[in-house]
Amino acid sequence: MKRSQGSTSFPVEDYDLEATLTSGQAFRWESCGDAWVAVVGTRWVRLRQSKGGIQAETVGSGGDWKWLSHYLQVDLCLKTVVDTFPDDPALRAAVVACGGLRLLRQDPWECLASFILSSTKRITQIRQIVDRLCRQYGVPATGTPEGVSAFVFPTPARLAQVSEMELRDCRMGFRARYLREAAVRVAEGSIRLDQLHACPVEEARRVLMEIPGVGRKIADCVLLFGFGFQGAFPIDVWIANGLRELYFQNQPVSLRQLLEFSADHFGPFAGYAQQFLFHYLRTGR
DNA sequence: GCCCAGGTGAAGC
DNA sequence: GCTTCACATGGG
Repeated sequence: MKRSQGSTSFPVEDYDLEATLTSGQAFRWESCGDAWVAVVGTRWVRLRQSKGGIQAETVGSGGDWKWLSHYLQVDLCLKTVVDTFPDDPALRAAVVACGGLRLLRQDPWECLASFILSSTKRITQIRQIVDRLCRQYGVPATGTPEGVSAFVFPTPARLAQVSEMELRDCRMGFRARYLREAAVRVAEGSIRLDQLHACPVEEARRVLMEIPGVGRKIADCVLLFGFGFQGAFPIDVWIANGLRELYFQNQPVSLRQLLEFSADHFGPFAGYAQQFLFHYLRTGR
């Protein structure tokens, strides 16, 4: 049986697909020749950078691509974001080096779970753990070409049924207890992720940080990459050391001071500034 | 073989 | 409040 192939194209300026998909905000994208392949939500998709934007393919999408345009944030004008940045040498260099870097808008649960798994792991290892988790506990994705298998990120309800020991078989170590607890709380409704969109960012952060294994940094990642709070500014070791070097002459500035600095220096799109700096620090120099 | 990773929580000052 | 340490695992 032959299914109809679905493809579309998003015209968009200033969108560097590779930088965006490899900048440590999402962990499921795989390079496939000149294309990028992943499961977004419940659907398999293949993307290519094209002249005036991004080409997308899936199977049988029915012509509605809202799920993907929202994920990719193709309607956002990057220039208006960059124009809000403070004019300092470090950020200027990062923007020049990483032009077209974007923030994705990911599913909050997948984002939360992925970043719970991220602590003291390299990005390549996070990707491996997430891949094993999806293969083991995710249902098959829709929209896959014939002969391709791909799996949806497992739901909280599914992971809540899985024992800590079973989760450890995905090689996530001590993070298994945290992931399981997060899944249980979301599945049973004691944490309502769907209500956090409407909260002030401080309140949403407080709720996320009630989950064991979720501290300030992971909470800020979820706020930024999952909920779209553009002011959230996750400070990991790269950003912390980068800020100390670029803004404080390598003085031993405390994390608390860095948080205060980031909160009033980078403006309403601080999260974007953070992503530019992160990618710049890791790859751009 | 050693080092360290998009951290967090608990325990010690 | 700040510092130190354990926590699993494996790629470089």
